[in-house]
Amino acid sequence: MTQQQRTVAAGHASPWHGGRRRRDRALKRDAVIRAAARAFRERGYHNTSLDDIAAALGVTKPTLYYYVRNKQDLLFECFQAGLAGIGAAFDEARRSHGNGRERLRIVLRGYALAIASEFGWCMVRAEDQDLDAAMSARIRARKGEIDRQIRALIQQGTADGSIRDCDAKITAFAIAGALNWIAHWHRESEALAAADIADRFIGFFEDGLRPRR
Amino acid sequence: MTQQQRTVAAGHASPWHGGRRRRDRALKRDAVIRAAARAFRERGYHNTSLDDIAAALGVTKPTLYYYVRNKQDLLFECFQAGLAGIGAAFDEARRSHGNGRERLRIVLRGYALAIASEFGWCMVRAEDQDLDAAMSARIRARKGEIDRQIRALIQQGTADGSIRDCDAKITAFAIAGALNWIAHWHRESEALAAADIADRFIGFFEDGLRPRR
DNA sequence: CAGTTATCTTACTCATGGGTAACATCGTGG
DNA sequence: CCACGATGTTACCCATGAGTAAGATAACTG
Repeated sequence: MTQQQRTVAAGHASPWHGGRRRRDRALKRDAVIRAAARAFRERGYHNTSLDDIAAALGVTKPTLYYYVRNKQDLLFECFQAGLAGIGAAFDEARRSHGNGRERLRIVLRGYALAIASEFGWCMVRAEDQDLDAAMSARIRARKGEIDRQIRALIQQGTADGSIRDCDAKITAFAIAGALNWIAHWHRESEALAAADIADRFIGFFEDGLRPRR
Repeated sequence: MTQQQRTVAAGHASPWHGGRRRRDRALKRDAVIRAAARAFRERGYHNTSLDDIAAALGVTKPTLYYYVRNKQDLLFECFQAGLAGIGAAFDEARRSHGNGRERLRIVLRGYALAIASEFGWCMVRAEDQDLDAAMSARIRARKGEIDRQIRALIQQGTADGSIRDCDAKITAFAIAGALNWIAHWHRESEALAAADIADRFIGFFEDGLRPRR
């Protein structure tokens, strides 16, 4: 079985397959990041070598450096890729004219889907420990911003009566923690699809947060 | 500043300090495991070298091998050390004659304290990725057992009416996830003490789980 | 106090893997 | 169709860190 056959068998097309060498930098860079995300999730950041990632794409290690500065950067890009979905969910929530609880639901759904995606593991694990000061500061800033916005939605909900009285800080931590944890156990092969998991978790928290009549 | 002064300044006495070499294998082994747990939590498993751990104790690397088989084993022992607290909480819950919700509270309190302890990070992160098949299987078994017992308490609670109707599996996942997540952000320097955090999280979930009147 | 054992150190080995240099090759625009 | 820039490759360097071997030294034991 060739490398190409193996990669394809895993269900992940590589832009390097198919005879002709093509010039499509953006597409290839994307493929590199996705391959890295999958490998990191599967085996962990430190147990994944750049050779592994390159092999999964049917390419050699130095090629990766043509698309990415270094290994750290790769992890950071995986983080950013996952972030997009969350940003979109916040936008959607802002556009909707629902009450706090409904807006929170929209955000949490996007959040849960992002965490269950191939980038989820990287988003959750990309932290101080493996990154230099600059990158780790950027990540902390982004995560802090998300936390802040979730708290704001919770407070809006308690203000408009759609969420029961609660400590916004603890509530946000608890919900985000529970959702983040999904990245630790969810695999694509799982019985439950990502959307299913998201809905159930959200259902659980919504029931818990709805005010007592 | 000597190594001893540094270690002491960090608030962690080492059995190797204090002139005379003493024979106290159990105590020293314990110190090794605690030092490892702190270092892993601080910098991560892969970013911590055995030299680091040894230095924190004022000792050289080969000495560690006198107390522990290898690095994996060290991580595994950290996991087990943290487990003790959880086991005790389950025992206490069994002895108590409260309803499901009250028993769950006892367990969750012990669980949260264990996660917030110095071993919490290791408990949460000790997984397949960094351990060989045998150890990883043992850890998965222990974690599965905990999950099973938490679900049982939830079901008991819904049966006796102390917990609202809910999917026990999702509920257990959500609660355990939220508590596990504490290990990712809690540090001893934190404004909130561990017991405080535990109580607030439990309060949050209890309010959410209490049945509607 | 002498021999024995537990404990610890110095001084290594060796595999791994991130990163780079220099060269080969493909595609495309003039 | 050819020269030049965009892609990739082979072959390397080198720091790090897990683990070991063999010897030193301190604490017990008789």
